[in-house]
Amino acid sequence: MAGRNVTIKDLAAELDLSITTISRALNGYTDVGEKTRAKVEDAAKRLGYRPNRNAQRLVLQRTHNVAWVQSDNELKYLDPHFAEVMAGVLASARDTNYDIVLTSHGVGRELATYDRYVRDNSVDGFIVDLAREEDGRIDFLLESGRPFVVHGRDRRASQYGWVDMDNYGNFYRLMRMLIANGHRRIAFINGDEAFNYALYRHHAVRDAIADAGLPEDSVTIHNSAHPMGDAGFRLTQAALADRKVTAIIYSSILLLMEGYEVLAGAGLRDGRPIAVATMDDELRHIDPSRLAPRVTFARSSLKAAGSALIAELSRQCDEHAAPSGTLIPSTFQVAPDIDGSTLDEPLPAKRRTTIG
Amino acid sequence: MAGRNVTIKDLAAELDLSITTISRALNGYTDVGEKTRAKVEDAAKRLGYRPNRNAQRLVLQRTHNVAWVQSDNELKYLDPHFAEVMAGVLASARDTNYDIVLTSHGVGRELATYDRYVRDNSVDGFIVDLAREEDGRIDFLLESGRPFVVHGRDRRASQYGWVDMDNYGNFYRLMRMLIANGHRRIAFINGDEAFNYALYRHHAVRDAIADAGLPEDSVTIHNSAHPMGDAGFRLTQAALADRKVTAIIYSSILLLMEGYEVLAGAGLRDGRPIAVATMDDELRHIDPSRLAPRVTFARSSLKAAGSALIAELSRQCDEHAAPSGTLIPSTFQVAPDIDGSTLDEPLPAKRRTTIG
DNA sequence: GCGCTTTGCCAAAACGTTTTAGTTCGCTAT
DNA sequence: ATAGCGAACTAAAACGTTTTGGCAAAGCGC
Repeated sequence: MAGRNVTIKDLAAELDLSITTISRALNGYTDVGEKTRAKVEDAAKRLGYRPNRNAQRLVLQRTHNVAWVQSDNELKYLDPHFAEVMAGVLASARDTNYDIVLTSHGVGRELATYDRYVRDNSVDGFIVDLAREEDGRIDFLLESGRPFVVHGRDRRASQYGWVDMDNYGNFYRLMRMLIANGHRRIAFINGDEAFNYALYRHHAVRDAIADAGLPEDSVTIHNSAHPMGDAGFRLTQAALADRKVTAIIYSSILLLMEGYEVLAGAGLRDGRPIAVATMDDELRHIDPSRLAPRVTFARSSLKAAGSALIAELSRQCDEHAAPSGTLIPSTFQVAPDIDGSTLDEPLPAKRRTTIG
Repeated sequence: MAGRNVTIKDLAAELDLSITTISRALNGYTDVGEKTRAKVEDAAKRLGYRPNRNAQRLVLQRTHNVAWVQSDNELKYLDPHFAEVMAGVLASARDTNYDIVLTSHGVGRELATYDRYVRDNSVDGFIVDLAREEDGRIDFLLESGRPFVVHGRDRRASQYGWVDMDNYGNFYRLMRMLIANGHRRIAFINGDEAFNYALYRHHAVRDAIADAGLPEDSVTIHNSAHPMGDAGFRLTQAALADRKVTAIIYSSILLLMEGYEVLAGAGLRDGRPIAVATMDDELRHIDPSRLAPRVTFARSSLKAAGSALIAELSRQCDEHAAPSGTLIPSTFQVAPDIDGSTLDEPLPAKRRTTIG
């Protein structure tokens, strides 16, 4: 049953050849005769030979494993965004012949978990999800010299491989659009600003207000540490409690959907419905079609980001390429009653180099 | 930077001992002197020694890796249920020192993917999620003799390790309760019956009707192949189109929530609100509190199921225990206007041994 | 002082590959 | 003939562990 797998030695014995020849035949070396190679390949197929991966890993010093260390202890972020990114990662990993090693770390043992993987040679590289400012994981991995790629960015983005969407640019554009449409009091329902994606969105919103010459309090910020549960419901209520608010900009379609009932019952402000904008991917099990006509979407594919993460890692590991960054493009879909023409204008020069 | 990791040889050189002694000291053998062991442990810590896992795996023929092969090509099931189970798996894997190797298989390559892992020695065992009837994965793994554990069951459950909730019993009980409360026309909104959890729920519903002596058409079945998107919305509409329906029983809280709007606007039937029952876990990012008073819940922890999956696998791999099944308990929470007393009655004897 | 046991250590083999540094054989050019 | 060369193959080392089967020295009973 469980029976020992067939090894290169079995093939050698079967064909009365040396294991060297078997290995070289299977690995495409040119110093193997045509007939011999054919025989070897035939026997390998016939006996169901698969090289023992642990032996290969040992001698090649390459595992074709990538570590994904879940960065939260309570597993709060096993959320639809995670699933979507992982879908992209898995699809791409399959194509490039990598396996994903998934772990969560115990409380207070985040870096210890990375350290273990670095030290025990069980992976070739790392995927770091949800970049934070002052991110100890990035410090550690830069120090370790191991290949890694970050989903998101921080200040030192030039030093490592990353994949990100244009959080800053998208939110700057959405804000400019709302302002151009006459909104002077805007609520921003953001995610947890411990993560850079949310932090940079905040910066963009703040800058857009400043650049338009509007007072700082033209925007009210509402943060949700946990983008799940009833946060969207509560924060939408809180936002609309300010009677002057005429537009809401959400950091996630989940928050928006949670707040949808409140929004639907809110009536007109300044004689028109509340303007709603949000940034997100098309999440696989979320159907925003009922909201669609009212909502302005900025979208960026998280699945594409997942694929790009593996692509970057494979570039670093297989081709020894220098780390590089990849910006996943976004598309805008403007609600019919909104003038979206400002979205096509370039960002002000001073903003263009801002990351995030 | 990337620098070679410290090996057992480095320790041996440092302490002027043989690698045998280092290995035995670190692995708790009794034939090494107290002082020597202390010195070895100190040096190991000081130099940051971690045994090379690939070398260990090669010689021990044990990887401490478990494969999770995503069983859908379109990644439809990277859904909240998956996340919840995975959370349990990861937490438990961490404690028992296993790593999860996560893959998705290309179209038509499901068994080939399992086969690869069996042949190339990269995992000790497998987790099979979402058992199906005539499940080729189970056939293959039984044949291979490798340890594995199934989330869910099929007919041959006695032959392998599994973890499951009492799908059959729970739905039988929910149906009996609805019937006892006078409902004579019940809509059942089920998941994809290609999966046994849904199939067995269907059997339970059918049997409960038959055992109560009611006509077959007392229940109408609505299936959703994809438990995400607008299925819950559409199927709830379809169910309520039958004006005689006075109760709906959902197979997932996601379906229920998607249909909630329809349900809320449906008004009374037979002078009372439509009775709603559902079976699910408490999903991390789903907040059913708004629905709670109206809905009768049966709940079973998917996270506990995830933990149990690893526990079973570890029992098989580490303790060479025979495969065994684990039933995750369920709890019922009955809506206030419903008489739930029948839930405590035992199932009819002839039903008690039915699986699922 | 002699045998016997215990204590503490180690050389070498093994796990299954890849790779280095050959060797052997036949052919060609001289 | 023979040096040189290419084609086809291989023995042995290496990767970093664990484990088997020792061996030497110390301790002990007599």
